[in-house]
Amino acid sequence: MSTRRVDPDRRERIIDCAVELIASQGVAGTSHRKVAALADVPLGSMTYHFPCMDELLEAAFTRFAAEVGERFAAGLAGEFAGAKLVAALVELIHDDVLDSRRSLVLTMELYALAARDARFRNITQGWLEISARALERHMDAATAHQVDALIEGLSLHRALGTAPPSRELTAEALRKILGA
Amino acid sequence: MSTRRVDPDRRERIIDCAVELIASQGVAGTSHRKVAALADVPLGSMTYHFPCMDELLEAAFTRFAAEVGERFAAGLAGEFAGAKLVAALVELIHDDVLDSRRSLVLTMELYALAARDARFRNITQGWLEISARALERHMDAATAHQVDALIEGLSLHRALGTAPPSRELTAEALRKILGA
Amino acid sequence: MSTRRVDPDRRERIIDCAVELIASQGVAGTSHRKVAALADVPLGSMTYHFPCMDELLEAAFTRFAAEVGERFAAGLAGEFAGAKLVAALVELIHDDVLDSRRSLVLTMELYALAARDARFRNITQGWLEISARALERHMDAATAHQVDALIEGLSLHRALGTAPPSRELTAEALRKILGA
Amino acid sequence: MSTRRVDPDRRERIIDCAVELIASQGVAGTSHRKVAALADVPLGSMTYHFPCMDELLEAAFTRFAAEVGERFAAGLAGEFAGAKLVAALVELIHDDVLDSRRSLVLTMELYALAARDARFRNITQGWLEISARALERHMDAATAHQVDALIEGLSLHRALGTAPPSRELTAEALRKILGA
DNA sequence: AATGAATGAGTATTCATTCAT
DNA sequence: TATGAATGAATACTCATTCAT
Repeated sequence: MSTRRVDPDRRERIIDCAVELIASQGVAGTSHRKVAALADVPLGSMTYHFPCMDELLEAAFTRFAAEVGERFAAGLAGEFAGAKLVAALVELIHDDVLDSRRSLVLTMELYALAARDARFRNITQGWLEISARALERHMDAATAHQVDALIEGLSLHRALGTAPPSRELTAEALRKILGA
Repeated sequence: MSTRRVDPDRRERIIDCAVELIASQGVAGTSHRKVAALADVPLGSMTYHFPCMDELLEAAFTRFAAEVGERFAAGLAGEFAGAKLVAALVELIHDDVLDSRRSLVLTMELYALAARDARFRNITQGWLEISARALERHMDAATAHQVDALIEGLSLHRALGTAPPSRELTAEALRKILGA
Repeated sequence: MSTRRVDPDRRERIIDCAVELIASQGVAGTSHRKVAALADVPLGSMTYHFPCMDELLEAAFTRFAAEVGERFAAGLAGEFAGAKLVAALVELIHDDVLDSRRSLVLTMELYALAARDARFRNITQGWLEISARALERHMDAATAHQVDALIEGLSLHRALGTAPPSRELTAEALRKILGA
Repeated sequence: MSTRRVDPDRRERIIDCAVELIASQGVAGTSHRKVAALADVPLGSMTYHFPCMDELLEAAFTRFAAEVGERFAAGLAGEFAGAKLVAALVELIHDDVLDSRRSLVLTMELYALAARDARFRNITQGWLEISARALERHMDAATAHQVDALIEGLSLHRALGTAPPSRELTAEALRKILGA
């Protein structure tokens, strides 16, 4: 009964479950026990793979950041300019990046950690680098920096404020920044 | 013995201490006990004034949001336009709003809560309303929305990224959005 | 069910139980849980009264040291000299101080802690002061120091070595030191 | 990969590391994991060489006792009597046996185990036999027993009490016991 | 022979909350 | 009204030991 299981991708599963748990309960609601239960793994196994909670959080957010970075880069993959570019960016802001509650929560939890802990700031820094690179394929570095900030701010205020999301207002802001 | 009956602003002190504790330890590191210790108040007194933890957090973040809202409004108090306005906004972004670690941490912790809990989203919504009103004294509502998002994004990326803060780049972005 | 009990000398009972647990299982075998069970007290109550394990250990060993010090002083209470004094000291060595396994274990556990931790060295130091005072009622300070050391060494070697205890050998050693 | 097959004195290294760990953290702070880390040996290797913790402790203390016994015997190696003998013994007490914190801690930890467990009492008994033999080269058995006890008691009280160490007082006590 | 992975029992400690006084 | 004491559930983490490979 309850024999030792051979379970080679247990580590990966733990990370995935941690991400989902953070998305649904926040970092504060995430514990070894809950992740273990979700991943169907004995409690003792948790600290074998992740000696301390911080390491698990780091792994989880690193995975999430990679995921989001890829989606972001994918949304900007092709070659386009002018109105096409604006449309692609509007799409990213309104449909992808912070659209789902899941992404919003994960992002905010990561930012909260990063605000206090350099370890997690490494993750946000890497993430920002990646979006900068993706944007720079379509514009100069200074403009990319501005566009990235605009995307962040609009997404955030859409999620945490009362103003109804307006694609037109977003597009207009982007056009001004892009000088398009 | 050890009666501490006369302590009229105990409630206020508790809230202030909660804010400072959140700033230094995050919401996760804030507990009845620690706030009680910091405020030099008996533990039993905590749940007397704030029946449950959430109420305390709500009071703390409401206070913080009011504080920041006031600072923001103050920075935009006078009458100015054009270059003067841009300069005032640059100042807000680079010196005030999220400049200190304290404000950054508190803001991110609040956003993380707001992302999951409508109760705290009320606070961020009120805060965004106030900044919108402050900005609208100097520009139309749509532009105000865009400027506010830009301020948020630039502040955040400055705090959580690697790019060195550049007042010039900030000013340029604002000029584009303002059409100045 | 399991209503909150009024239990005024709970703290004292916890200390007593800790002493007995250390005597039977050693410091290593003593835990919050075991003491709580022995004292018939909920686990959460332990850290209420003793915020950390060290404080409990300190209280326990302080109590034990006081106990032993009193027994020691009592054994040397009257007025006697010469053969009477030697007899009283022999009695202390062979019957009282470290005679029982209980006292031996507790003493050794305390010494082991004191060897590494100044906090517990305070306890042994106080204890040695008390025995010095008790002995000095019957002899000068230098002799008292020597007698005390002899008592310690003989008791220890009796408990941890193979030589059969010999009251005569003990008495002879004391006579030499006392110059009697 | 990462095969570390050729490591002939691994067993010895493990024992040495265990001794040092006990000296610095006590028996309570010594675990398979920590010894493995210190000895740079895989965790699984620990229980391969020492099926259970007690065996490792036994090996460690046996080694320590041998070490101390040798130092003791060496200090009494030559042929001397009278003042020379007293001087040699004073030297042993004040410089060697329990002088270093390391030796004191290890000795007290061993005594604490021996007080409860016959297995470790074997070690202390052997140790006492060896010092008895070393002393008996210079005096009769009864005196040797007394001197040994005196050495133990003086060393201990010097380490755990407040009285400043006094070589003269030690010498005086030895002269009385030796009848010199 | 040797070891990386696993595991369940255990640790001290913290906690929000309750309640008798 | 205020609070010291109490409490049970939870926390992260450590551990000795086992076992498949």
